[in-house]
Amino acid sequence: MQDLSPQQTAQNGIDEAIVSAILSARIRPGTRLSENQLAALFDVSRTRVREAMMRLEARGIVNVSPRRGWFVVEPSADEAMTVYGARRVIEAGLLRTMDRLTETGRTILNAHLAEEKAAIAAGDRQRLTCLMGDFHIRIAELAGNAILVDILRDLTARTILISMLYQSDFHAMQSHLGHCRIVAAMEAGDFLKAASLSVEHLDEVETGLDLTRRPDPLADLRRSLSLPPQTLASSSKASRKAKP
Amino acid sequence: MQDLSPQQTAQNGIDEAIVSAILSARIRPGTRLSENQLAALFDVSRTRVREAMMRLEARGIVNVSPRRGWFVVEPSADEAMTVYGARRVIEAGLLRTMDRLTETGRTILNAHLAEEKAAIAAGDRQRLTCLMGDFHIRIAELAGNAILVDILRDLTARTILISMLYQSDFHAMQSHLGHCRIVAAMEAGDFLKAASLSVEHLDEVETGLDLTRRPDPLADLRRSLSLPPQTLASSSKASRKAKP
DNA sequence: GCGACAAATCTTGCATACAAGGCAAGCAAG
DNA sequence: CTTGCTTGCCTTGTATGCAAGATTTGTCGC
Repeated sequence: MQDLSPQQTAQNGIDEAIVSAILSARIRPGTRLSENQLAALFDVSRTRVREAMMRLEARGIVNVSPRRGWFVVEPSADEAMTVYGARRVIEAGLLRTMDRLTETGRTILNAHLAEEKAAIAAGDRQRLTCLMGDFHIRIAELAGNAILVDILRDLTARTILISMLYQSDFHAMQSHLGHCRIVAAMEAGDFLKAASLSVEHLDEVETGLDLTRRPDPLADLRRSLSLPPQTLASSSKASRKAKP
Repeated sequence: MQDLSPQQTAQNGIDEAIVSAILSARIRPGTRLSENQLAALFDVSRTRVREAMMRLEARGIVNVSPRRGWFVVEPSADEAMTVYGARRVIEAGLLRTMDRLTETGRTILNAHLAEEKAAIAAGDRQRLTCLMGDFHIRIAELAGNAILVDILRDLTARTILISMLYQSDFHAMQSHLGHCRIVAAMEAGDFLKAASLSVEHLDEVETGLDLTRRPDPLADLRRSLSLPPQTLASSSKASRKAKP
């Protein structure tokens, strides 16, 4: 099954290290990924870092500004909507093709929901972000289509970046309840309902975004000339590097 | 719209040249893609060829056998089924989200169907292969989701490679009629029907494959010697050396 | 004739070196 | 104090060189 997955075939772990870091919300969108620094971190030459970047670029995870550097993508509002649209299509389509939930599948999903609940109780936001994305990947894994799993993994990565940009409040409990409802429908064997619940769930999350908020500090600066209600401006300072 | 498309962002045209060649069935699965030869062809150094290969690898178009070379993927029977499964999910899901067909959309689709018909009449098999794949991409373009367009483009490339491996007969007219039915349903505004027709259509094509056929390792040689294609009877003796 | 071994040749893997361009700090002039 | 320029550092872009492995071919021994 994993042979179908081109990403897993990648020799070095640089790709997956970065994707995994995004999936667990450990890297912010727009983060600069210096070839030299990564080369030093992974103890390889720039060549291999560059190759990893090329692969990630093709996956829509990073992009390059010529002679300036590699950056984790900062999806625009339009792109964000496109990502959610793609996820709605794929996830609903996926659920509609499923017709039964195996016993192990039930176990996996319930274990996942339990983990979500535990993370909520613990208030571990980073872990929660990771779990919230993983839920949808779990479902794709149950469907057994490795290609769709890979696609959804990358879309989930982008989704997490989008949340970091546009999600002011993290309605964790709301999402968790959405997941619970989907699992309930699946356990009841009503996959059509699960599909429409999934669409509703994604709609809900998308609606919860503040897509008017501009990610780039340039527009932010322009706006602050006229009106100053930008409180998260400190986040742009966080990306400045401290050199000794 | 094309800004959302990471593939189009790729600087050099090597990637798209190869994908385009696959989409028009000009390269067979398993074709060796020598770094040196490509570098000479495009008049660049191996470095840039290698970068293009890395991107294509991430897209599931080529794979590398260490120290042996780069090859256009030869999807296994399992992978073939996975690809068709993914396409069913995405295309049906896509059609189900559409609710109306614009006038220009109608024009585009009908123009496409006319092109298909013309190619059938002309017996231009290569062009036909290209058009057959393009049809599904056109629909995705109408839906307006650039991410799904890119995904479907790559899946279509793999589909074409699959056809070249496993499709003994090219039921062009059958596929064309399938497309016509889908468009008819769309024009009638019945997108649910279009979705199920799309699933049926893909099922039909998948069923038309001979997935028991093992890829013929001598296919290239056979073709360049203008020998008849492999038959089931000759496949068992395929390992015997050709006698002068 | 036939099989095995060995060397030659081709392939990618990877690192390094250098070139070109962007950015920022510093400096000079108004 | 501001503005414009210049210089220098730091980034990626690209090529090239060498190493390691796989395949093929040629040769030797039987």
